[in-house]
Amino acid sequence: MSNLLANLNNEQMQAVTLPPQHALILAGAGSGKTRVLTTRIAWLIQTGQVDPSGLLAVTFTNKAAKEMLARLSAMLPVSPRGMWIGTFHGLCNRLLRAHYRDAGLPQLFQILDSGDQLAAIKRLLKTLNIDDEKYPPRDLQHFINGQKEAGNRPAAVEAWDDHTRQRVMLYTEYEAQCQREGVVDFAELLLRSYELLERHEPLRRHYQRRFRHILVDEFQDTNRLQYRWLKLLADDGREGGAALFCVGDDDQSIYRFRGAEVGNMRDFEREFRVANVIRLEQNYRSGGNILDAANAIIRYNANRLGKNLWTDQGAGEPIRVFEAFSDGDEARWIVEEIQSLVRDGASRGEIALLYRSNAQSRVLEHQLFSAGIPYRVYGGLRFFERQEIKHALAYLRLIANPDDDTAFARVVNFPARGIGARSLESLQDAARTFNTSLYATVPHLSGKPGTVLAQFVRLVETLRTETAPLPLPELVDHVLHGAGLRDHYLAEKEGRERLENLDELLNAAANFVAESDADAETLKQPHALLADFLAHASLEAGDHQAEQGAEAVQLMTVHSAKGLEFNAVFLSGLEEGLFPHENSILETEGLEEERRLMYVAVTRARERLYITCAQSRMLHGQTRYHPRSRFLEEIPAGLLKWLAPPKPRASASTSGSAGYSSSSYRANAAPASRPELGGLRIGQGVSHARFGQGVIVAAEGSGSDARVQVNFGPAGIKWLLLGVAKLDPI
DNA sequence: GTAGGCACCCTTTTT
DNA sequence: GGGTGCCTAC
Repeated sequence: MSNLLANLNNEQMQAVTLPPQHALILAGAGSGKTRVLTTRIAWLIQTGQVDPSGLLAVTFTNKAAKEMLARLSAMLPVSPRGMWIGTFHGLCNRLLRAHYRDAGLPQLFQILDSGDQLAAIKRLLKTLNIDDEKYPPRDLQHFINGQKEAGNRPAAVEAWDDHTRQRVMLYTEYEAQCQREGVVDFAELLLRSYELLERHEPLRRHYQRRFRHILVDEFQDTNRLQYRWLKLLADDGREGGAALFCVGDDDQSIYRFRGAEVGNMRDFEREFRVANVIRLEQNYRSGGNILDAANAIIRYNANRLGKNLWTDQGAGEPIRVFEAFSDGDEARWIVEEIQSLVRDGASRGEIALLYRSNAQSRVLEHQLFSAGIPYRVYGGLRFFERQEIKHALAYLRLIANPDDDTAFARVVNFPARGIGARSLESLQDAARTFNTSLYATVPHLSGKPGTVLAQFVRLVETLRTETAPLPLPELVDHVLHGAGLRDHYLAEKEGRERLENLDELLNAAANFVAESDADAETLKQPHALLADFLAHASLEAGDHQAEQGAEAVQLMTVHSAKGLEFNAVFLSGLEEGLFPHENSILETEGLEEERRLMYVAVTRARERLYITCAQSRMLHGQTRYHPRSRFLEEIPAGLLKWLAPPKPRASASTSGSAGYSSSSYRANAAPASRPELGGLRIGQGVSHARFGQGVIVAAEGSGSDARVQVNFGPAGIKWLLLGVAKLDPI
């Protein structure tokens, strides 16, 4: 046990060995957060304070859950079996599977991912004949998820206007459709299991008694419903409930846009009367200059819980800054700098290239590719979201649950079997009349569509019977063949990669069986494991996050870099409108989230941090001119080392030259290529008689063609001709 | 019923 | 600039 606690600093030690009381650990970037969390669990088990089955640990991603489990297994002599560990959604899924009857769900309910959910909503609008211009499916999806995350069923939504009333009606219809089809979306997983616990007292008591310690990672990223779910399980903070141990960093909360609620941290502290608030501020990752920059930036945010990172490792290297003429020059410069780093012995896998939005990766990739530097892009299309995988999964879902209309609609005519939009429409009409699923409606249909559709149903029936006795991997393989997917992609010119992915699906199934701890009883049940596998596929988009540590430069958005660290980090596109993003700069809340994002970005670097920006950039097919990001100005000049400023018509040969101080450089920075804005500049606030107040986000053209793009917030983003529109600076 | 052409739309992302 | 989704022509 002394081993376990060795090398912890005071605060870490304090956090790990707290008595069983509620605690909030404010863990700064690089302060050993994961270590504290896992050591706490190991310590609780090893000192005999709690049996593994009395532990519940919640993480933000599946990857984090796996990592924690791996670390725990290494720390403890015995595997922590019986402990519940996973994401909120994973844990809720587990709960609902175990108590599906009480939750009012079919045993083999399916999970809709975001894409499936959107498709289901579109289908709903179509059957109800709703104008999707007036009710854009995406907005509706957002609305429904938002209501569910607020814990609101349709009846609980306050609607004061017709538009909202109509959306509530659609929410009701959507719920009915999901219930009919036996499917559950992500938000529903949470809400349903919350209601399950809330309404079934014996069940709630059972879990409340069982879990003595609940530990939550990335607490700043939880939403309202997740917090209420925790409160329910922890017995609302009363005596005798579980001890809630929450670890988070309000300064790294970057998911407000999808419902994360930093306020949960304050609420937790208040509602649970948390006596133990421990700050982990010693940083073991970055040099002093980098930390000073991070601290300086985040200080511009109001309403923080307050924290200041420090290190005893010295100042380290200055932050290198480079301003390029164009996005192309910026990319070229970065690539040259990478080459020189690699020449000096740096490992490519330890170099990261970060950007605010995915669209920025293309230019960078282009330059890396031309230079022959291996690189890996994170994000993008995930394995289980690929078209061919979704098709295969849809067949599997139909086998597990024929009433799954989303799956039915996806593959009824794939591969093409002559079932067009018209046949499908009449089927949908009939389904509405009979109030049955598409699948169940087919026998009611007559005529030619009825015949072809009946053939499809027979195909699925055959597949179901034939696969019932098969182990999972063989089952999947059989379906791939039987459904004609293999033949289809075999015939397609570009089908090779898709075939490889289908093979990969077989591997995934085999791995899933190998890792599953399903007992023999479950295995005997036809298709039981199939449902588990499908849930796994929905919940885990697949870590195509590729092999770690390979010798390739790592490209990713700042969001996906959270939790990672690299020896050298290039932070590109530090321009107003891009970072901070133009959609965020009108609201304080939005701007502060951008600033936290910047804070996350800066603290990814261990030794060396580069920040770059470009004076002109191709965006959405047009050249835009952005000034430097305000975040760059928020870093004390003394921490920065400006590298060669761009000369007019500069070629790419600019690497490694003398540092310019930021102030002297700024004095002669105004580039001739900027359009004349008649006294206005990008980032400036303006007011317009009709649209109200806004911010200039872009400009193009010159003379009588000169126009600016202004973000008027609620009034939208407009292009205005300077010669015509009357804009007053504010 | 399907293939190709043309508007249209563009944050961030995990579950 | 590039992907998606709708519409028209076969």
